[in-house]
Amino acid sequence: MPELPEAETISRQIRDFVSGKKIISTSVNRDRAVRSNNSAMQFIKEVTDSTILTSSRRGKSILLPLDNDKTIIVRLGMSGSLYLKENNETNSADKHTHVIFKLENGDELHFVDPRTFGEIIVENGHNTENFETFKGYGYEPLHESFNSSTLHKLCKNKKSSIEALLMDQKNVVGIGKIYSDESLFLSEIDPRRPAESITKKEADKLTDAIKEVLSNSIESHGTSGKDGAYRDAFGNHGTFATKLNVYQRDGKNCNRCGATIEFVPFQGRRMHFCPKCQK
DNA sequence: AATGGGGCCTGAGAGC
DNA sequence: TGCTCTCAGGCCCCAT
Repeated sequence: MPELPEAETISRQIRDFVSGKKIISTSVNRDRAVRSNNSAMQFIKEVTDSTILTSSRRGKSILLPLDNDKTIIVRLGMSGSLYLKENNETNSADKHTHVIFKLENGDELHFVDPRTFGEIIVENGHNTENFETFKGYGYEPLHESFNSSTLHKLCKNKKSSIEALLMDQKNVVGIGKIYSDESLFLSEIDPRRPAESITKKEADKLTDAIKEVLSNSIESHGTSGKDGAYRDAFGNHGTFATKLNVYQRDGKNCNRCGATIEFVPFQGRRMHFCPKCQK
């Protein structure tokens, strides 16, 4: 499940390969992959023959600003990725390769997404604050503007669980199941607790935990879970799965106290946590 | 306004 | 072995 670290990893990996390169052709194999654009034809027209300036990230999306004052936004959904196919590689597009950008030097950028929750959108301009796609988006958790005071304020009067709050992109962007479970473990907070019950002290710990978990995962090129679905731009697995404490570790022993990690349903989702460490 | 729940979608894994 | 069923998850939309 690509979240912030996975999107950041891919964005960094492709940067040198796409910066300053012109898209000489675009093919869409599955219209659903560009469903928010008027049509696949319109999408192709808007991006082809323009030059990619660089690659960056907002939340769980990868951004490719173009020299025609438009920006390609790649939302990875839950199984999406961007693969870099270098010039000398044979065309290895499979049935889940929905969009292919061919660059002027022969390299290709493939949007692959088996579960098709992801999509590619084109927005006008380069300023993410003006993008309809990101309307209502919250703090970038690795930015200095996200600190314990901002988190504590977000929690105020919120009846829903702290895990639901962290996963809602309107509060903080880029955090999904993996990193909310892991951050709450590190800060010793029960994910089911109402957000409003989080004290300032706990907000301090949780903020540090979020930044630490995300940064460490970026260093490991992200998390490839049990199904191994996630792969980076070079087709490799991320290695953060070996450092997980609770996510997909239900039934195993807690690395800290030895208790059995639980995976229990709560308000329409299931949460991994240590019943002894997390209060 | 805030919150909860259903649906989209496919592949992996469980159960028979 | 091979079929069917359930589940995972981000994110949108709708009901309350």
